[in-house]
Amino acid sequence: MTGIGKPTTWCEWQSLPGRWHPTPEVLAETLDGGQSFRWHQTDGIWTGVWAGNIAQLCLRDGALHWRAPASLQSTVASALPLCLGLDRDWTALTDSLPWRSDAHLAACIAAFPGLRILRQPFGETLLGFLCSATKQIVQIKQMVALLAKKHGAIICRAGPLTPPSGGISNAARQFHRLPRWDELARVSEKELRACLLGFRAGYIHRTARFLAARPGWLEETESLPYAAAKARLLELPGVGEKVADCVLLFGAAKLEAFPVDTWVLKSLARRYGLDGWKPAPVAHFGRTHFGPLAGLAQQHLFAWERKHGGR
DNA sequence: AGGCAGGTGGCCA
DNA sequence: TGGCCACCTGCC
Repeated sequence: MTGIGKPTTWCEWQSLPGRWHPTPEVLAETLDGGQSFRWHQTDGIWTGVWAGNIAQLCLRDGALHWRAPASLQSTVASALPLCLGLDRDWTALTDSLPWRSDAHLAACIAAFPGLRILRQPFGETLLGFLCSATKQIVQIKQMVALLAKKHGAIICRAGPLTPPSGGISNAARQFHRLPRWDELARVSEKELRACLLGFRAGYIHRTARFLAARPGWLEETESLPYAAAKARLLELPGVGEKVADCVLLFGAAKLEAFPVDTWVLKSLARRYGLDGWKPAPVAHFGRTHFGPLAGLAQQHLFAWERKHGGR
């Protein structure tokens, strides 16, 4: 648990309970397609950090396997299934989307079968998406990594990422968790800017101060139904419609949230004839057209657009 | 080399 | 309400 002393070793690879058999592409799109900014892939192994958890994932013969630093094994074993949405039947959820009457949605689903929505810590999701304004995923990941490295507590040190025979990196690596909001409230805006945040530093600084003055506010928000939770998130500086919906979709599993970003705007403009529509009416169209699981549909449209973008 | 990027907030009519 | 524009700065 502490950052000093001998690095812990990784436990043995174990098969993941549940019935998710994603292709490498679907796994990548789920972990690194803009929902989360703390999963990184090296040599076919995905490493993810959330709250105090560290896990690695890999595909072997089409089956998903995981391991964790030995000292964290039991906590990760219980946290990982929820994080990956293994508690829900995504086949059934996806099947209930209106793909039978929507050929484009059907194509998007077929392109990424089994794509799912992650369930990440609420506060960390808020932090990630406060960084996201007019930035691409690579850059958001850099910001978040710097925030963790400079302002987040060390979770543990773990041994080589790859087996010794792999020869890529045998150095033990330190893993930091993201700073909590009460910790961020003590970081100056200037220090935040040093994490490549630019004008987003102000959003994070002011949001941190807001939250620090209201203990329990964030937890309470997470527990509210979608509409009420969204209204509260919109009170935060730097949180608009799009960020609020992302936080609720990826950090609270509210599948009715329908974030409208430039990709989804383009997708609906071209595929659904909504040229020239503004984000607000597009969001309304999305919620009514795709129904109560609109957020899941959105993720498929988003993935398709990223893959085929520009055509 | 310079424009652009998973938006938001604050101005104007 | 609706449309612009500044806001930072590292990447492609």
